[in-house]
Amino acid sequence: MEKDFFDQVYQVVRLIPEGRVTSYGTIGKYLGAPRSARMVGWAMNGSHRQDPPVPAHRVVNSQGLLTGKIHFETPFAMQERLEAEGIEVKKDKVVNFRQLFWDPSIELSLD
DNA sequence: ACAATGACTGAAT
DNA sequence: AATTCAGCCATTG
Repeated sequence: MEKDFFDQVYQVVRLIPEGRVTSYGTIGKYLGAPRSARMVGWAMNGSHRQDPPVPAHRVVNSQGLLTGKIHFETPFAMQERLEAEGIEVKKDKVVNFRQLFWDPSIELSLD
């Protein structure tokens, strides 16, 4: 079972600063799989059992919707964690998503 | 091997 | 801005 791709996804997600969010497609694109956004989400399915904690709650879809909250311990745990980091969540979607958006291909390049 | 599924995305309506 | 449609791709039945 190769999980190289998974590990890369987990690492990128762990690089997301608090109070910031990113999308599955962005991560996939950063890893060279811009058309495999679904695979990224599928990879996140096993993120909860990783020894190093993976802030999956900082990963949302391109619309800023908390589509993956249902896979958390509880459907509302994701929103609570985001709010705990200062991120406003309204009706399952991140407020000011565009401002809070974190793009590794940009943020990591600026040093 | 075929069909269905999904933590998605972008375009069209 | 919200909803729908079609495309994508690895996993699973």
